[in-house]
Amino acid sequence: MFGYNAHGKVDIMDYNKLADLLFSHIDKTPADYDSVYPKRELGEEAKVTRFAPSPTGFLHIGGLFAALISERIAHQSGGRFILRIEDTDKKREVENGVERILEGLLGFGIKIDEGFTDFDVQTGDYGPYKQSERAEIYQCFAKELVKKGMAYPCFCTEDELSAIREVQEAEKLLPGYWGQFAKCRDLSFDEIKEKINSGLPYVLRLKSPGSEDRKVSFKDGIRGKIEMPENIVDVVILKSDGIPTYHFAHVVDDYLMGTTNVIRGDEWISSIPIHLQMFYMLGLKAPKYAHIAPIMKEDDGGKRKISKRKDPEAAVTYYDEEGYPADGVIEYLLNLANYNFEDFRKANKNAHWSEFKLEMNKMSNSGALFDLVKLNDICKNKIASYTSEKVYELAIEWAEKYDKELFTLLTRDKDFSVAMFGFDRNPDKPRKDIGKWNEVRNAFSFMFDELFDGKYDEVENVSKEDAKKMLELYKDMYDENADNSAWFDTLKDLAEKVGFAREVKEYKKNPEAFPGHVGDVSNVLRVAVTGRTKSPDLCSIMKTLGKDKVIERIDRAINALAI
RNA sequence: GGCCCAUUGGUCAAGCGGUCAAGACGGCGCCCUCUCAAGGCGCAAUCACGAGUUCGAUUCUCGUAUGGGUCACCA
Repeated sequence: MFGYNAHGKVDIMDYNKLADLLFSHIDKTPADYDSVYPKRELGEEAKVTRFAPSPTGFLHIGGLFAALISERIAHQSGGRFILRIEDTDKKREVENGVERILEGLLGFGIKIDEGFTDFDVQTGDYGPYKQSERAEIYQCFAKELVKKGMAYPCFCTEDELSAIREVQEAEKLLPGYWGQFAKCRDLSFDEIKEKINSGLPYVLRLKSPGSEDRKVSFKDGIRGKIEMPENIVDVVILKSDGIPTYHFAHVVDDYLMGTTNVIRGDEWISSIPIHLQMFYMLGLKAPKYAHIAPIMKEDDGGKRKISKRKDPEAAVTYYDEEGYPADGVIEYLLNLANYNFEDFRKANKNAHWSEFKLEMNKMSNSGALFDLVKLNDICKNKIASYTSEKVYELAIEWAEKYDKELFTLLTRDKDFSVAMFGFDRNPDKPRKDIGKWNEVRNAFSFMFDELFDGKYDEVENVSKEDAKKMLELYKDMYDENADNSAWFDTLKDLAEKVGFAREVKEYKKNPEAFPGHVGDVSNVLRVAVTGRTKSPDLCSIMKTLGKDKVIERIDRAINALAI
């Protein structure tokens, strides 16, 4: 019985025998899996996408970006979004790796339909969704390749491999295991059997039918048509531990799981010829690809990919710790993905981001610098769009995790805190001073005696004596029930009493006639109550604080001024 | 180095042969205003370079430069 090698020539090697030698424990064929994992019944437009990270640490902002794009593409088309775990490299694997990825994704509101949908939960009919649990599936496909003479065991050692590399470097040849360098390609059955029997470790390599002077071309969903030389390297498909490399796992999994669109980082673009070749050799249809540009970071005036090691903001946990609202981060990312997201946001002030129609061909194909300033702006607007109650809920949720003291203060009196978050929160032009929850403490420190340090900003144009006089007078005029305009009228009266202008305009017309104006007077009161010259609407602050507290603060300020 | 990809203001970017080259963030200024934050109005700031093609190039072609990615039993 003879087999055929990749070149179609009759070979003395019996590939079936080799396949059985290598994979005696595998009795299934790829066809068997076709019935285990039948074709999905989804609409024609429905896209099946996946996010396939390896559990090597925290979720990267670039990973979140890729996951978001994939999730959008799936869900906007009525398709499915899968989370698959690529844990084929046990050396790099990290404890709780899967949990950390899930935490990140779920925390940002990414909805997963299939695969790891929640902690310790795998859902879906195409599992397992963890590659380490799929070993025999890959081996089955690998066996098939061996049967067809398209894959072979390679016993080369690391030293031999690096020797090859040295020669190739010296002669400026394409590096890799190919052509005349692929020593193990032509091993006879007996040689292989002998090596295996003597316990030599080996990997399984693809017998690449590629030719250097042929091109493959494919259409990338983001970049358009790309043409590259065919792969000629006999890449490793199964490592010596029987676990597949990324390339092979990708091909097998995405075929079996019915992935229609592979969306991943553009670092994969150069592996496309390998992947396409594998699909071809296995007789499978390749999915559509889209490669997204990495998120970059400014570095010494240059750009570089944002890095897990160097940049704290690379980790998705950073945004949680800082207290950026999750929706703000997602909207920033969406903004980076499609320039017209901001038009959508302008036109639909309160719509959820999932209502935005993301378009693949609007994605930029060069990496964008991550802009924390812009993120902050988006988050400010996001928070400004929330009701006081929602701000309260989100703020305490954050504080509970990262600022226990603030948490107890905020939850001590919910109505008080909600009222506080309501300062200037009128729907037409809400206050926009908080971009992330860790700014709450400072923004509202004057609302809590525990945070109020009793330091006073200086008020320009007003002497200590005048200030003291104003405060003393004000104590008698203060009506805690006055509405905003009555409250302000009182201040005008006070201004008049101490010889200050009732109106700012009046003062501006004739600055010599007055030592200052109502604005200065109100600032004296503001500093007495809050310690600062800058604050949200003072009237609201005073009302929320309550008369006793306000009087207490005024007395305290008078004492401070007396010193 | 080979192979891919990219290059419009400080940043994100629109643009698809003829535009005073959008918009957003940031910056600056003015207005509004009890202080801020907002809001309104305005200003400054961009087509990497060199050849072509064309009546006309930011747009098309080719080079150059610069930047990025990739060349593992890592993904």
